[in-house]
Amino acid sequence: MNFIKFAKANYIMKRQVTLKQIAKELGVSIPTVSKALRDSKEISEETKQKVKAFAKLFNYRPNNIALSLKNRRTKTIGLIIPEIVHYFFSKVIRGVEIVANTKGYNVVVGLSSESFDKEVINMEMLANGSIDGFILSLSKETMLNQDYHHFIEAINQGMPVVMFDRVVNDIECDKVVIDDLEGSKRAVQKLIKNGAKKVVAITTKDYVSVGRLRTQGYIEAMEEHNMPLESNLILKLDDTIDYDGHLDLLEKEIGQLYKSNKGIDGVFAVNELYAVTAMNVARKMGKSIPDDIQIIGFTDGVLSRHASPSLTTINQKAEDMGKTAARLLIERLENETDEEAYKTVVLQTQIIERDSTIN
Amino acid sequence: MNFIKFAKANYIMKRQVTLKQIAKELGVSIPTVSKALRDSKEISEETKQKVKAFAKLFNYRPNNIALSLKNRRTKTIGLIIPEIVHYFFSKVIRGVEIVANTKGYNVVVGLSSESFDKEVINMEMLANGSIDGFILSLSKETMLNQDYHHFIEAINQGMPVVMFDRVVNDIECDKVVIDDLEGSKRAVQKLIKNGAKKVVAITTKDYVSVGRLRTQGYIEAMEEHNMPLESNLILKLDDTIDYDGHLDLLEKEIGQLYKSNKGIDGVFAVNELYAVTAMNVARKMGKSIPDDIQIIGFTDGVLSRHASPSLTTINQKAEDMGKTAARLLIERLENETDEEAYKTVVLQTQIIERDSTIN
DNA sequence: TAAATTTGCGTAAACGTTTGCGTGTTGATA
DNA sequence: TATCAACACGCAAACGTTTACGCAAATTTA
Repeated sequence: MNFIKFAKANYIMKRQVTLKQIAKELGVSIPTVSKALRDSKEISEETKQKVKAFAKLFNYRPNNIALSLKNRRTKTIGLIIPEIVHYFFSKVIRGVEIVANTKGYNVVVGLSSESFDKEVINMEMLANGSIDGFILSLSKETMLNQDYHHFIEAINQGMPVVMFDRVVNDIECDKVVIDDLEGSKRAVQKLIKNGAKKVVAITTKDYVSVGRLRTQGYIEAMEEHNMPLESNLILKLDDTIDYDGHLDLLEKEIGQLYKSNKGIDGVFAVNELYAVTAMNVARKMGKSIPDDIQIIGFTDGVLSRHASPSLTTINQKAEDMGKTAARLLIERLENETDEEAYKTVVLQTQIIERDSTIN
Repeated sequence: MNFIKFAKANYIMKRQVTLKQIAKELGVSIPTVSKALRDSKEISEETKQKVKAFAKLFNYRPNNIALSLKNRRTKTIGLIIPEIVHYFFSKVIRGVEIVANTKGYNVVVGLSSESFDKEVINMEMLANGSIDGFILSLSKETMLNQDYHHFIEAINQGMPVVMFDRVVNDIECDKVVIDDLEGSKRAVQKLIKNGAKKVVAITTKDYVSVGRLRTQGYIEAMEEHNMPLESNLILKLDDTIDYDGHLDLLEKEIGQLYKSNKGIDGVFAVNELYAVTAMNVARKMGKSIPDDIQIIGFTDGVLSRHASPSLTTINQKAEDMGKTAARLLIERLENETDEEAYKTVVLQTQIIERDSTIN
């Protein structure tokens, strides 16, 4: 068995061993090795043993790229998200990863950084055979632009796409969203039932679909309870601004809101950052939470949990979203059948009661 | 140009167009098409024009998988991290992504979820030709087990590995870390200079390398200032427990610490969660921050920034780490030359002063 | 013992590229 | 008009697999 020593020295320090190398060392053909390893009955027991032993010794693993080329599928999912340093999106990634991995898929992550161009570039980088399908959430710029050609192209090329959270209705593909309208409606209803007389909404400008829906939920709840619907009770922030990096700006905006509307005793915020900042500003103004002002925010993240007092929030079901999106995509990838019949899964939210409301 | 119509209807709705298809439609050979697109001077201007026009019309993109197979490199980086819903790690990912993308690389993310087995499985899923190199941070379980065979195997197979943050010194590869010892030392020194007389450390058990170093920094600072070094001033928490999901446990531990050590006026915590919880517990006990107790935590994340009062922290340089790791890896991938000469880059920390200390 | 079957392996083709080399046609040169 | 270079293209091989098929040799059957 001299060749083993030789080969060992030669190969273990370098590169994966291939079928070709095994075949050569064992004096058989490449297909014989392949079949032996896959336990084909075309191959004699003796040869199988020999091949398997050798393969094990040299830790043979089939080259994934070659398999991808042959099978015309990579078992890889492309995940395009607007931002990664973000509780919601990182939880989505985790959900996708978990489901993908259990089904033997890998996940390659592309960051659009809320930019249209980067979204396009990232998708182009991946759509050339590197992945089997996309899971994505639109960047803010794309929502503004309303230019969806890159999605349409991908879909036309037979690449399945699943959109989550920030979706575009006109495009035919699977989608996963939460019931933003119902969720925020229930949140505002809760504030009102808890006795709030003057409830404000801190939200984003309307081009963000989820922002619009959440604002709508606020409005409907207010109307149902015959609460006055004044436009200055709704603070629409421009969320192309990175408030996380310029907290003072956000604080100023919210401070203004409080000052120009005396007697606010309920705050509904469409995200964590707005909610926790609303709380901090209120406290700096000497208000007590939840006695003077009750606050509910969207998205149950670290901020809400670790604020003091902790924030009552609406659970955005991030991990569920990731899992559901991954399941939808993989199902479509593996079932050649039933073309069309795109699904939109709507996840129901729930309110997580903490200390920023009276319970 | 009838074929165009035909082909259009046939192809644009399905799959990427290939060299083969272009060749067939244009009545030339595959190599001719390939060379024409790459502007080879072997090909006549006329043919080039024709081919290029056709390729553009059908939006030809070279199949990445085929290229990977041919070139024996995938231009993909495997990134293995212990946890993704985590400020530090998601910032590292962002750093890696940014550098990778500008250099034409993709990033596939594997989650070990702090588990040894998942770390191994994830690496095996990727090491079969899917990626060109690894960037990784050890899972807690791996640090406990001290079983590093999967790293060694990868390296022996000629796969470059870059470790960051949680590294293992014995393994020969590039590394990126921060100066944990110096960073925590300076933090504790700051507390002392600010007048703290009784400083405690809230840290992890010693098997986490960074935890050990940060504890050491505390000890050295205390010794240098001739402060009493009592073992009950150091709270070593078992961080295999998910305190983030069981905040009450953490609060209880820290509450105990305060109660059994009257007069604590300085807290050094090795992570954000410990720091912000230490602050919340103190406030619940009626202490005022920073007047009664000053607090400094490691890792500058969302929690620190949005806590009230905001937390003074040590910047862990997450994004820099990711960028540096990516640069080291890509450099090694692209420079066949100078084998060996593994580098360890040590990033310097800085203290970010906020409102949990007297400034 | 000849024919028919089974066994065990190899050949060829395919996935989509790129690249070195060979070759027929053109035009220029002697 | 014969010779040669330049031109423009095709062929073959390679990356690492898998699979249908072909074909000898060994074994069974008549």
